[in-house]
Amino acid sequence: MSPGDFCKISKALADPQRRALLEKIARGGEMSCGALVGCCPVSQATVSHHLKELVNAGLVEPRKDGQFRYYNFVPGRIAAYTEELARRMRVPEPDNDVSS
Amino acid sequence: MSPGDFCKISKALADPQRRALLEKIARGGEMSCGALVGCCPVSQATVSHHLKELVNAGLVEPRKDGQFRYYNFVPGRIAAYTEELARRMRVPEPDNDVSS
DNA sequence: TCGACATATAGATAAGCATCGATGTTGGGG
DNA sequence: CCCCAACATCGATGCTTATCTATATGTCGA
Repeated sequence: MSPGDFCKISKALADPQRRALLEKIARGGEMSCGALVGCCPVSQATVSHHLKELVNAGLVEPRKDGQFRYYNFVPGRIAAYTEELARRMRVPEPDNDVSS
Repeated sequence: MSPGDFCKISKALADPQRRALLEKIARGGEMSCGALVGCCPVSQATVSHHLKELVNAGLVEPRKDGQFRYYNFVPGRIAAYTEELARRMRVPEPDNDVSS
């Protein structure tokens, strides 16, 4: 995972409304933009903007169906993020039992 | 972990310079402000500001020693963050093999 | 006590971003 | 063919923030 991707995901998670939308999608399965408007105190334009950011971060994927556009959660993306985080913050054990 | 704390940690991780400082501390053990200045292309004031944010997010802890102030990594904080993230994004399995 | 050093804080500036109303775009139904 | 519904985009606005220089605070050594 590139530093840019890591940064984008962190930023995507940093906004409360956007995180709420992501949780909604993760827990409720694929949802349309209209279904998400109304369960959050923001306008349709803002929901659409947040969904775009979530797609850009790779956290959700859009699926077109007629007039509607459904958004799906991408679980592997979150997993990759947490793994990358753990890897970055790991204190390196200098040289273990391999050569000793 | 409160939603506010979760948000603060996400924000703290979202800035590249701040994340670099955190990694440096995580991997290099406790470090002073002056030691961190010079390994990042930002001024001393900016490093001090970022350290304050990292402390506020609970990711590092300061330790005073004379003129110096050393910053320590708090591994449990990152662990709590990733666990909270996994918990929030978990799709609830409705009712599994228990009743079937 | 005085000066040098480490760090924090103040104040300013520019960029980023969340949000909105209005409008554009696309697809379905009559 | 026309209108409506769903969604995206535009342009503006106010707030947050990353960054700097300059200065304050605190600590050590002489």
